[in-house]
Amino acid sequence: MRERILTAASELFQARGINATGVDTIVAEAGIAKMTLYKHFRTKEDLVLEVVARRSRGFSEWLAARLEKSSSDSSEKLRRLFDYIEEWLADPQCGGLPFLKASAEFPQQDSPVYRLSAELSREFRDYITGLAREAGIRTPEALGLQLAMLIEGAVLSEQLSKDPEVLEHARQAAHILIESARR
Amino acid sequence: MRERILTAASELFQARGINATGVDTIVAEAGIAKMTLYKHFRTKEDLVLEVVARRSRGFSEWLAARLEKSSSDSSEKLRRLFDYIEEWLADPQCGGLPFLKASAEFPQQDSPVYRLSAELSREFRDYITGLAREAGIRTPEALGLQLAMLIEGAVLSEQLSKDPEVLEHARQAAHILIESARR
DNA sequence: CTATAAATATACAGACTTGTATGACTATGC
DNA sequence: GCATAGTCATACAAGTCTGTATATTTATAG
Repeated sequence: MRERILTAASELFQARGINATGVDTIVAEAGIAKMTLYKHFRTKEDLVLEVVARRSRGFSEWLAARLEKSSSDSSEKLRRLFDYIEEWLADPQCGGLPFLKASAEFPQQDSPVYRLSAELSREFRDYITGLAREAGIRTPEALGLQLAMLIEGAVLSEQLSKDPEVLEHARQAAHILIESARR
Repeated sequence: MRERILTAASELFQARGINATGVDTIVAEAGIAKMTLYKHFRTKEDLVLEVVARRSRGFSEWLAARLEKSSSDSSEKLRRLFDYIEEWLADPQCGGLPFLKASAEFPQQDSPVYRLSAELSREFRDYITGLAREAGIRTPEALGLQLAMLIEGAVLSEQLSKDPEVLEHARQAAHILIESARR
């Protein structure tokens, strides 16, 4: 039941935006009664927090699994990062990086959604930094941050322009930054 | 009058988000009557479109003027890009790249706001590409896109983490990409 | 001074928002 | 068979949203 609510909310938030999606719409899409939603989630904000956290960590886990499965070499993982970002973006309902969209809709720093977004952004950056560290980069924090920024920019640019060149040049930039950090 | 409305709306959209800001709040902040707003703008969407376009082009013009004033050498301009991005971000009410926030709040591709955001994103990228071209880079489209992505990611990361290292490492990444494109 | 235009306050319509209250229905465990 | 817990539909409260209607006041131009 919780799952059905979270799935419906996730799809609607992605398609229409969070603030533009009413509780009634979520309820209708999930095919449940409104009371059921409010028995599983105290407020809409609680639901938003859980959806954003799930989508964000879901992406990180998907990426980690994809990297793990394809190659055991740590350096190779770093190099393949943008191949899997591209694969993920090809899914028409991937919806971009959840914590970026959420922070844009909740820009007030004392908002719980904003704070969660900041935390998820940090988690994502730390994950990339971890990859850089395993690959033996001497300055993993620097490269991790740089690649994370590049990924964020690439995802946004790709969503806004649908130009296949975007990912191609992002990958190229990543390779240059990795190569530069390696020596 | 128009100016006062646009200024008030701009500040409120930046502080609270677009969808979260009602027309009544804009009217109160501008200190005018609601009818006055609706005589200058047919709908709230029209107002949103004008605010987003103004903020975005305002930033581009500010950046261009800053680059023009500080240095006449085209290569130097490219190198100094992130110095001025940093200066702009230091302003507590800069509010990030307007077209990114707007596209996050209006994700539907047939929405006028989304379409405008895509256009502004393209304009911004083209401006950076122009800088690269003037600087004699052989592949200005590639570098322009890469730097634009990096800027977008850097602005978002900086807004979410307030870590001074973000801009430092973004600048470093930009220098590496420029150097690599130059040879 | 007067005529025209713009800005004002107040009120309102109608739709939408989150969250709750109520009572009936259904499925599971014993 | 029966109790308990979860889900259901419906209605509602109280507030907000965009946009309009109306009538009054202010400011500008000739």
